[in-house]
Amino acid sequence: MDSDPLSATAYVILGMLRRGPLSGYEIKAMVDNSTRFFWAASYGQIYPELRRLSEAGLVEGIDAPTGGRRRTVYEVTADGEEELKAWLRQPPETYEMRDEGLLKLFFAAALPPQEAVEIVRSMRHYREGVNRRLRELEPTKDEETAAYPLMVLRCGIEYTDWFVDWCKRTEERILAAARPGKQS
Amino acid sequence: MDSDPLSATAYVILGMLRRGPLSGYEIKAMVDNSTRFFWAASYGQIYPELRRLSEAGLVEGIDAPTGGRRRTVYEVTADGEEELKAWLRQPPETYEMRDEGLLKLFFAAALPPQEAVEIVRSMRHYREGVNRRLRELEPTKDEETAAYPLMVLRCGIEYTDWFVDWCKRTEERILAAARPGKQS
DNA sequence: ACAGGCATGTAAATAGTTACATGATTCG
DNA sequence: CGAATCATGTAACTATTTACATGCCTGT
Repeated sequence: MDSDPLSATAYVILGMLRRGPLSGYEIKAMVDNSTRFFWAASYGQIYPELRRLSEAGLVEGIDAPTGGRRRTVYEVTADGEEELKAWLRQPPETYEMRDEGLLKLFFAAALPPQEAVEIVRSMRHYREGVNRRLRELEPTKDEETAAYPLMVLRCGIEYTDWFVDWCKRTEERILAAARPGKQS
Repeated sequence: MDSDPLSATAYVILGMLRRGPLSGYEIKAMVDNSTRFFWAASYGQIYPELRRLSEAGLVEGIDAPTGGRRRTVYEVTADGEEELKAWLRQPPETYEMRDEGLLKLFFAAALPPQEAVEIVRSMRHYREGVNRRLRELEPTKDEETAAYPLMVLRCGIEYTDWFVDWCKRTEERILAAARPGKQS
């Protein structure tokens, strides 16, 4: 009865729709200011996936034009809800990180310390930017209706706080090692 | 004169080769117990990339059979070294994270708290495992010859320490919110 | 003899991004 | 009117993983 396993994008969609009907465009917008930091989705994934979910009976599309502009909003069906819960009950499998800054730092012995420290500074600037954006998002969530999204958001804030701090300490350490006049 | 920009895998190879000649197989093994946690590479990337780098004159392959078993080790050329340094001087661009645990937690309102907390427990177990493996790696590096790889390794240890702690606190919070008898 | 590790490589599948095409609506 | 935004979708590209094929060498 059940066909191929669903993609992760499928569950992002089911999860987003659970709180109310949304168009593909709105799903994309929601992803972009919430899960994007640990799970992104592009139109190229969302629209084909909505079609598949619809064919599998896990969501239902409803015509909801705005004026003369065609628009379809989707709702999760009972089957879709069950599918989402079944997925949530499975232990998570994907934990990936691709950090070009850490990769460069790993090979930084090829540069003098004054240049190596620039790598860590770049890493810090990036995390500081993310931190700011996450903190701006924080007041838009309220504890009552979105407790879990708020936990996840605070995880991101704490994470970037920690990372910025690590960068500062690492910058210090690189410069301290350089000062005695040891040319790397 | 210079052709297409090199892939990130190309720089992983150049960086690994900088400390001495290695075969493709050895590069893969090195990646697997060092950069893998923030930058992986598979045979399907390494071998074709070695060929391209060789054709571009950035590495040089040397026949180095072990007995009758064919084997090629590669060395970085002067051009390759310059290419690596030029890349290291560019600010890093890729900072990606895909964490299925955070995604599930984000949607955890679909489950009762007793099941939601299991998501965080899984996340914690995973990071605890990574933390253990990283700590095992630590004594194999010595400060003198591998200062930057050691910094990166300690970053991983600190990161997983922080994450495990966040999980513990979050588990507590979910259970505390459940105890007053609020059925989510 | 055979298992496991060393060693090189490719084919196919999967995932994901980017860029584009199309067209309507709203706001200044 | 023009720009931005709403809205849907696809094609092409890039990246990456997985699985497999091949074959030698070492230790039991």
